[in-house]
Amino acid sequence: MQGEETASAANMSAVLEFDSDTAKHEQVRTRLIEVIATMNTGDQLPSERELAAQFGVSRMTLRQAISSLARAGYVSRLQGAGTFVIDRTISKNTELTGFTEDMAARGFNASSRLLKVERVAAGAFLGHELILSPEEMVFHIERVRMADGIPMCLETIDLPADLTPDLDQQPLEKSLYAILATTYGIELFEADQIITPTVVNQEQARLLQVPIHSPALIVKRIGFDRKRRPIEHAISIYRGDRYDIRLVIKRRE
Amino acid sequence: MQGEETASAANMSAVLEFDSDTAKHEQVRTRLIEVIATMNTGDQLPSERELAAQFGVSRMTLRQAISSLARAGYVSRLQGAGTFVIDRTISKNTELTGFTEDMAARGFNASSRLLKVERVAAGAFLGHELILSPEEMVFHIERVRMADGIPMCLETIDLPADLTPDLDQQPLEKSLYAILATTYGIELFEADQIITPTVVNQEQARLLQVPIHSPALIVKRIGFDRKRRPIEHAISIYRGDRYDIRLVIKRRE
DNA sequence: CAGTGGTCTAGACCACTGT
DNA sequence: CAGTGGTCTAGACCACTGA
Repeated sequence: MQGEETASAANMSAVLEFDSDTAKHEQVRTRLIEVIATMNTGDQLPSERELAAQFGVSRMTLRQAISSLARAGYVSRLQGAGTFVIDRTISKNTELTGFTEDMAARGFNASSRLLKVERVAAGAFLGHELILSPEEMVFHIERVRMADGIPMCLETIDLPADLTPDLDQQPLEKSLYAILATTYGIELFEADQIITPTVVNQEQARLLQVPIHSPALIVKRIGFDRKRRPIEHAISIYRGDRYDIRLVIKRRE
Repeated sequence: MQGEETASAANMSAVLEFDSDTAKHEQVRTRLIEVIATMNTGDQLPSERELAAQFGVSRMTLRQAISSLARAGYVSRLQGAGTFVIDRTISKNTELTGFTEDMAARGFNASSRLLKVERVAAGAFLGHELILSPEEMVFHIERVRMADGIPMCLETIDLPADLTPDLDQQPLEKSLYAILATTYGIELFEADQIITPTVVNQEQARLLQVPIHSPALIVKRIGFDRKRRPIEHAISIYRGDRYDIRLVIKRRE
């Protein structure tokens, strides 16, 4: 029953040719985002039953798409009333994004300055964090990350070397996540983050081009793949005057 | 088809008497958390089909419960392999919790010292944040929040006065969220948060009992109800040496 | 009251994992 | 290959909102 297509004539804008490679609910989701983009905050979406009919999917499938949009903060559902478009000024930081995507979402152009790449033994601390023996090798990367050419954060990343052979040969001025995905087939699935405040020391002040002892955020992140194997250990220091962390948090989704 | 009960004899521990007030998938979720609590990190759960049979629900309903647990970080699902228990050491900060719950999760006993409560006009800034006219009244609350008696954060909260008459007569040393829920029937559904770093000034240093210019986190929060009407505007300053923010973020759930 | 989202079912096929 | 989670359907009733 899954590969069916409604071969009906084109009605309105909502006709969907389903690509059998991608889940229907995902294609519906993508289409809905386009629709929402043309609407205003507070506008009501057509009812679930109506949308399901328009897209030619069952209501359950349509609901999967809308549920995803509700979690991501695109729309809000209210039983008995309807589904409404939400103000999207707050960035959706519950989803895992790299610096590059993150900056793109804020309208900046991301770039990097590579300070150091080396292949070294993990040592006790990193070995523990990445679940390696201390003798195993890791790639150690230090970068300054910039938005429209302005230094935004200092990044120190360590990755198990056996997962990413020749990583030091890669263009590390670009998005590391993109390199991991395309070159090594490694996809980050989730990450644990710990956010603490600090003040920058002299070296950090110089690299970030801010006064010494300026407030900054330390974001420590351990990234995992789908099987929750540790992929990366990263410590980023964000300048506090030009960067904040925005979250939408919900009461039990 | 909804109110049915399997009146079969008790088999194993998983028999469920369904309370018709609560959604089945929620009751299943609750029961599953109890089961998971007795298991170890990495243990595999029974298959979805098996669990559905045990609980006497359809597989879709069972999946709703497990999906919720996966989002909340209790379990991880891997197609083709199974569903596995996840290490729960990282606190689940994607869910909206008050300071009281937050501290309880970390094993501390929360308390407050009330510094000020007053009923004042909202003014231009708060009027804008809470969508009120500047003349409308708000309750303005300032508290020091403590964990096991140690000052952890300074809290400044403003709420529209018409939603919470006589709020200044309430025991504000206790959980505000609890008062809102029980006394006024107001439930926070979601909140937008912005996190920035800072250093404490002299007054803040005194109240938090830390050295002047110590690093701290400013958390600005606007809380909304289910209809996304603003309920509270809060600015909290957390000391950086004893408090951090932990997040689990995922790639598109 | 009509219309909305919320829940639930039974059964089916697909995609993936590990042996 | 068997077994797992992932997707999908068609139809039903419930709970809630707003006029």
